[in-house]
Amino acid sequence: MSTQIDPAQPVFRALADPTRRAIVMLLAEKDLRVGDIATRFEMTRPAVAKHLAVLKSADLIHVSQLGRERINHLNPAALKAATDWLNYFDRFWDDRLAALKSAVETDT
Amino acid sequence: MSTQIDPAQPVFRALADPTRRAIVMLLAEKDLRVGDIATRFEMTRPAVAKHLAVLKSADLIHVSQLGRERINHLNPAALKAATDWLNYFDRFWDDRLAALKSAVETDT
DNA sequence: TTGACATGACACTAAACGGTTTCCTATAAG
DNA sequence: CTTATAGGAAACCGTTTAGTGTCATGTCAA
Repeated sequence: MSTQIDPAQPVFRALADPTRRAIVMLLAEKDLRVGDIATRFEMTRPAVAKHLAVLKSADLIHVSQLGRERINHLNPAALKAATDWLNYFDRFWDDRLAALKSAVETDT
Repeated sequence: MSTQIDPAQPVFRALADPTRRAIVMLLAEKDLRVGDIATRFEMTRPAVAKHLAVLKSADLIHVSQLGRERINHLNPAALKAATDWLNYFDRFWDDRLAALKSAVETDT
């Protein structure tokens, strides 16, 4: 209970914020610097930098330094932890519908 | 900017908390009352009730009242909003199509 | 060298979050 | 009727979060 070793936790935590999901979308199309991202949002650069830090801690983005510039690029593989967790419920999709159906039938 | 119309937002927000994901797991196997869930966590019942409220607001669980009992059952279909969002990145997964694309664009 | 630019690093604030305690209502059971 | 059970609701609290402004630093260009 106390020690939580869920690989999906940092990813879900990072994706919980709409701004961070938008950043992920942006980086999917093009590698960007912090300043580039900041201009696309009504938000200061430090605010964006904090969001990037959260995404980095979830390994969702990697950074490569080029002189004074730091290029952020998406690491889509890190999304797998979240998709794996969600895929677990695929089997309940049909199963639960079947259970509901039989419950309704036995109820009558 | 002000109006947020992302169907995945409430779902991702609900799944960001490890306790709530654990509750979703529990409800996938069995319908449970608030008290039943509370006994499985080191947490008071009102705390669990709050988590359930968040899950409800994301339409992840439905409630049916039976006398004084309120049965919570999972609505796996609501997870689709999150999976849909994540599936968008499938095309970025193994190879860097984005890099190729941007290379082609800058070439022109 | 001087200046502009890109960014990191703080310190700070308001609001949200996760949790508790307490109390109230409604239903089931003895 | 009385009591135990199930749960809703509100008030409260410490911590985290998302944002701001400010400043220091390193690098590119003139």
